[in-house]
Amino acid sequence: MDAEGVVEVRKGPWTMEEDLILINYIANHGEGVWNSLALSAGLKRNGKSCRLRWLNYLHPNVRRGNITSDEQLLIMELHAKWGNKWSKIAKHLPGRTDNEIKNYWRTRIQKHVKQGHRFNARQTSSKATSRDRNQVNEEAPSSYTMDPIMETFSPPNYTKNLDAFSLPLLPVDHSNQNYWSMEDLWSMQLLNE
DNA sequence: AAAATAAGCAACCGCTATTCT
DNA sequence: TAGAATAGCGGTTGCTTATTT
Repeated sequence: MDAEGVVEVRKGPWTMEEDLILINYIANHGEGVWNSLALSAGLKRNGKSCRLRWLNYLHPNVRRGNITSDEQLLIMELHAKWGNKWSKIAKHLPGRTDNEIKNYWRTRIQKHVKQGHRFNARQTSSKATSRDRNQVNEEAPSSYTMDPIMETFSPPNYTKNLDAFSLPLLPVDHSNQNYWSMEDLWSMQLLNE
């Protein structure tokens, strides 16, 4: 804290004001060295946090809204090919971030894959706590790669088996998840100029 | 209607790779 | 060339919201 002469560093969810500061600063100065950017912009955040916020949420190219069925298919194909190489996968989905794809995979796809796995194995239906959810990977050997999946879905059948997953496409509209839309922020930013 | 549980997601952490001095 | 600083990645956490009991 300040009392110790250490600059206070904010953590946790970003406020609208912080977002505007970051957008405004980058609009005027461009992206740069994130630590000094945070400092110059007057944000009490570390550079890492600013970079993440910018790349995952504020960047104008970030595509909001639900993953389409085409995107879902692509994610599954690429994950089958490369495993958890989220940033690599994200490069093939314009406007989608590695974080978004990772979350999507873990929350929407993985459970179906694992269920399929289980049904094949022994048809269990144990409930998992949220903590269990986070430890699912630990069941898998050292690192969770495409291999366990490939055991169940070999490449030629991989996409064909999409139907078997019965993944609900576009089930939830989370475009307003963060209280204000990016359109709002950008129009505010334009007004500020 | 309330409590418990599950799901979804933003953001953090720790580590490695790359770049700079 | 070595060490420091920065960028990037993947795993994980914790909060909020939705669903179920």
